[in-house]
Amino acid sequence: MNKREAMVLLKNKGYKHTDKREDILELFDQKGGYLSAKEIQTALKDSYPGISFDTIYRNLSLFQDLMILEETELDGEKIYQFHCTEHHHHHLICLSCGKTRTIEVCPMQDLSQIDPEFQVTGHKFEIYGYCKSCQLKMKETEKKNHDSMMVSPKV
Amino acid sequence: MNKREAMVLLKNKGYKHTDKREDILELFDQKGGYLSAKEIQTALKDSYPGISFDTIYRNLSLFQDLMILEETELDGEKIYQFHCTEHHHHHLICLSCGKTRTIEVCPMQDLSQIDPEFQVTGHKFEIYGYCKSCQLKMKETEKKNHDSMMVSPKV
DNA sequence: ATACATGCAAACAATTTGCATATTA
DNA sequence: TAATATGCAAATTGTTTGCATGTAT
Repeated sequence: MNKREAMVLLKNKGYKHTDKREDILELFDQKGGYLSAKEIQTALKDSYPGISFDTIYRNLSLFQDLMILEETELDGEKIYQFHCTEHHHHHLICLSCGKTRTIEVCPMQDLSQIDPEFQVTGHKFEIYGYCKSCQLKMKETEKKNHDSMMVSPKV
Repeated sequence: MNKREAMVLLKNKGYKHTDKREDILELFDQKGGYLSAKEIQTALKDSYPGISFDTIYRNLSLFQDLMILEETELDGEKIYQFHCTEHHHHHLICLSCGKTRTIEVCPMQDLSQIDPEFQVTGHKFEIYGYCKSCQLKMKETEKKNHDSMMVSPKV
């Protein structure tokens, strides 16, 4: 799923076109990973200084109902990304920037007989860590802090 | 980890013995699975009618810091069970009763080279569904509803 | 014109915190 | 008695909802 497809879907289902809706979807297009309501509000507050969380939450919830977005939870916060209709898969999730990378391995394939009595209805497999670019950024920051300490040591 | 070990640990660390603390741990001993703050409050409200959520949350949080309990999240609710020090593993989680069953398979073993650039810091693998006994209970309930409908049909 | 979208304010639920009091070692 | 535990009440955070208004079709 992506912004363009989502816009078409919304139109077909009779939902109205609004700039905010489009811009929220645009964010997901640009991001290619998970976003929280808060991140969306932050990202949009230049274009829409008064944008309210209700609108964001309502749209996220609508998008989820329409299978435009899929939801997961991180640290008690709901986060969303474009729903992937094509096939079942899992994700690497960067804890710093929220970007995700799809992995095609699903552990469930190997587990058919783990416990025949247990009726499986769902599963979650997520890998957390830091993507290459965030690792580099963190190294940069570390270095900067170190350098500035050298120049003007803290009291 | 179990109640007895936990009590010793608390004592050694200088925390005081209280009946509530002991009873909370006792609950986990009996349950052998996940409990939420709400479930704990419900279970203890006979013995301690006025027990406050603060106490429960504070103790859960303490127990987690001391590695007595481990935490995960289900439907936006934090749930806890005894921490397993022995070895790394994952769980089947019954969505009805919260009981868990350990499974020894860890998908990470097979994933060492998924993305060498991604710095892995953690992962979550959980399987959700219904345990045998909850399946039976649900069937019972269904049957009961059906039977009672036969006797006195709803308007 | 009509249905849908939004903002506002208020409600909600889960969780956390400051402070005074009570309890354990 | 000295340190820790608890209850109370209030704050915080993330999220949801009712209602009046605004806007896209």
